[in-house]
Amino acid sequence: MSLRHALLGLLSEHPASGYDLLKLFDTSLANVWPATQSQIYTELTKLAATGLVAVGAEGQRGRKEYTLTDEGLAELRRWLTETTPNRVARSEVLLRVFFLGVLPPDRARAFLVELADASAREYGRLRELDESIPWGDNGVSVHGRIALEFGLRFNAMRREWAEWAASQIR
Amino acid sequence: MSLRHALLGLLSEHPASGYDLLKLFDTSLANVWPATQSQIYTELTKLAATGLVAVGAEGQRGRKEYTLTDEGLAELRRWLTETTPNRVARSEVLLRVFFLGVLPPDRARAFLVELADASAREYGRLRELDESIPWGDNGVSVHGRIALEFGLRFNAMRREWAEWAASQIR
DNA sequence: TTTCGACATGTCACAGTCGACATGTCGAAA
DNA sequence: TTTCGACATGTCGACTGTGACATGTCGAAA
Repeated sequence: MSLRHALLGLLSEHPASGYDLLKLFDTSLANVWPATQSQIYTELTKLAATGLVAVGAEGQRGRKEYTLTDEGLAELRRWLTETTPNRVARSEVLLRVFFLGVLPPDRARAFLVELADASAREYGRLRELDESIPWGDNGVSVHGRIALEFGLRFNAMRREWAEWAASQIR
Repeated sequence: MSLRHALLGLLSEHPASGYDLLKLFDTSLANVWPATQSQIYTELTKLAATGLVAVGAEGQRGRKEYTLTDEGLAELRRWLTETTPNRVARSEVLLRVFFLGVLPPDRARAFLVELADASAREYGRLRELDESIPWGDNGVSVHGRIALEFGLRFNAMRREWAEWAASQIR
């Protein structure tokens, strides 16, 4: 149940509404733990019911601001320290690479070349994002910077690998 | 619906029973597209009902051998060439890194060091696997080798990143 | 001859995810 | 003053994925 903890984590930085959180999921968490609007609102209601977050009074346009409670922070810390991350990682891209053998070589090569290009584009996008963020030196930003660096390195690695892979097909 | 295509892909190599496929999911596809026994058997039944695979007569101990049909191969090729891979990749490990800021620095550093170690172990495991497989030069093996190379590079990258990340926390 | 592990298939309930639908407010620009 | 886009929340049905349960066969070793 990582969605729950992703919400607690985001709320540990600032109080936020469901709408604010939705935008965060669409930007900073998009490549880490995507979530839909319906999931977020539903989970927030459950979280409030169990006391891990507190709801403020309704503001403009029905806005509800959620704040992490002490119990919520404790649960977030417990998750980080006492549970081991689920290491399953599904990758549809890699699954396709496995079965590229059923395609004629030029088609298979084209798939890998496109993947290399997409990785290069994503690398560029993250590089710009990185440069546009005024990284402070508070705790939160340090970890955000570290996660972004992962994206940068991942895409650089994937590009090189896809180029090498394309060269292996003859 | 990638499980369906993973099954078609595996069957494009050899005919197999549900049990055989289960073992393949637990070994070669474990880090790419994990699936449980119940999912596999259920999907195989559906696949047979839609004619993408054909079922042989029941063998020893109720064994049913599934074979890819021409329609199944066509569907596999269609999936590879006419649909774009879903690029969403959930990573619980990366999600945790995002929120390491709520932990004391030494705890956060320990998390990253453990991740670097796990990556190094996984790298070693894949290296052994790589060396134990007699890679032929038929089409299928080429792609399996390429996918394995991804795992190798990914773990090497992740190890370096985690070590760097640990050094960033002060 | 019994027992045990590998072989082999199937069902069920529950949790998680997704996309669509439904509804309404507010401020700014046309 | 209307219209439009951003703000804002909520529900529902369908599908996917997980783990437990249920059942049975076969061959080899104890």
